[in-house]
Amino acid sequence: MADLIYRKVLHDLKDRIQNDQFKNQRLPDERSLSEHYGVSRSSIKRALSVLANQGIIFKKRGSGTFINPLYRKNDSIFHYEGSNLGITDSFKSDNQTPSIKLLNFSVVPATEELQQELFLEPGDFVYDIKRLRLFDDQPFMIEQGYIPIKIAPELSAKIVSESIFNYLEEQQGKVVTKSFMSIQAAPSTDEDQKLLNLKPIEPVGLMEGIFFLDDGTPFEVSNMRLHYKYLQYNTFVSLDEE
Amino acid sequence: MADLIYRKVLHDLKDRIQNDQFKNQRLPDERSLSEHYGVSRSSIKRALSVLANQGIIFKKRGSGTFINPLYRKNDSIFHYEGSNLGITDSFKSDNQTPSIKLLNFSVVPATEELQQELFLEPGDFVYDIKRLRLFDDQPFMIEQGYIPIKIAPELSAKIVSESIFNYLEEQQGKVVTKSFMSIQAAPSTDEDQKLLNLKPIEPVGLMEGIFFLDDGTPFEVSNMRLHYKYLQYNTFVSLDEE
DNA sequence: GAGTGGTCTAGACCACACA
DNA sequence: GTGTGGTCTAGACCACTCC
Repeated sequence: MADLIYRKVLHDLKDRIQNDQFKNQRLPDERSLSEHYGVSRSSIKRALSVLANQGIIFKKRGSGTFINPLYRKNDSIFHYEGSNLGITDSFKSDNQTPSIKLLNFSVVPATEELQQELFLEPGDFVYDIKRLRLFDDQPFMIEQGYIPIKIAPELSAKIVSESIFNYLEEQQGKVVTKSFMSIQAAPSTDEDQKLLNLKPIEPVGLMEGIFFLDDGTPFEVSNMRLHYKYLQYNTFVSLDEE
Repeated sequence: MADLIYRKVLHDLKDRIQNDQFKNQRLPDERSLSEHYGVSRSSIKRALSVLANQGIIFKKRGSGTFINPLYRKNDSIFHYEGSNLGITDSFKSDNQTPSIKLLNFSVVPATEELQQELFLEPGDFVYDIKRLRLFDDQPFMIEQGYIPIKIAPELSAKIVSESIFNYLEEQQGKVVTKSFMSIQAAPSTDEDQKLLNLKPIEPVGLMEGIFFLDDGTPFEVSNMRLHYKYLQYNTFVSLDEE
């Protein structure tokens, strides 16, 4: 996986951008990069297009490829990138330690809505998992999720107290690579205020989503309520390929 | 633009998917499609990858290409799609009429921050445009934007009281095709409460972004404060090419 | 083994920016 | 005109799934 050519180029370029190794916020032209890395121009283009989709660079036909001046400017403590999926990996890792407090772990019949969202049959069961996520003892997110037992029949309280995605990937070879997400804001409820240490006037950010495995199987329906200071969703939108 | 090969294939495939012309939620294999359309397999792959990025199809190596059964309309009243850019076009049009109340329209020197974000020189000026957006007399968004005068020297109070993007596209042939957006939630300020008819405990959604023209030129820096009920940002995230 | 998507190459030609 | 990114082709070989 990591030995793909375009990925190696991608990572190297990303490093060099982050280390500020390009003058004038500008990258070398594609043909030079092709020669420099000893790969075809197509592979360079592929790496560059990933960076462009992530909003890290943008390309001007006829002029060159430039670093987005907004990149790295958004340095809030936490953020959820449009190009990240798992929560555990979404933190600015810095010096703080993420942890999880398990609030509920049970098995319930799938509602009709869940049946539709997770491709289940009537009578199928799901795990009902409610977790509080903290960062150095500061709670920032209440996360309620539903996962079909037939997809992950061996889940345990211990596992869900850690990273479910990491468990799946490392132990089961199942990789979560896609999600539909919906983001909203809302006043905090009493429970939000209690669990997240919020004042009544302080709101929460809502992120609802369905996560999919590699092969397109819907894997989890999740409802997340975030302390408002800890929601920053960055996304780069392009209509180029509509 | 519309005569690009991969776009023609893309639109044709999208139509055929929406008209349910593929059996078993499955598309023909890439080599057959290549032959069918009389184009190279690379062009087919490009069209398919756009559809995959939009969450419409997913590909299973070794098996084939399948239609995402979850592909369907999201039917909340307002929403801002990860694949929409302009505000005016982001409403479910229904029976309600969007309107704009101009709160401020002036020209000011670009701050250092704006100079960097909009690629300006010291001494350059920007329009400072503050607008209140309504939907059938119900205000839902305060929008504050900065646009370099040298990009749109002919802006007028009349124009900015309507859709700036539409004006640019129809009158100037400049198309906004990219944006870098950051979404957050925050308690409402006194001004928010007054302009958006919010109670003190009701929050706002923040959307900050830079909009880019077709050619990569940064065109507008915008700060939007939305009535919390009117922010729903939907997005499809894929890690395939991280 | 046959079929399918994934990666990569080498090169042609086009469209646009800038001097 | 030169340089840059954009599109497209034809074909090779790899990796995975399913029979």
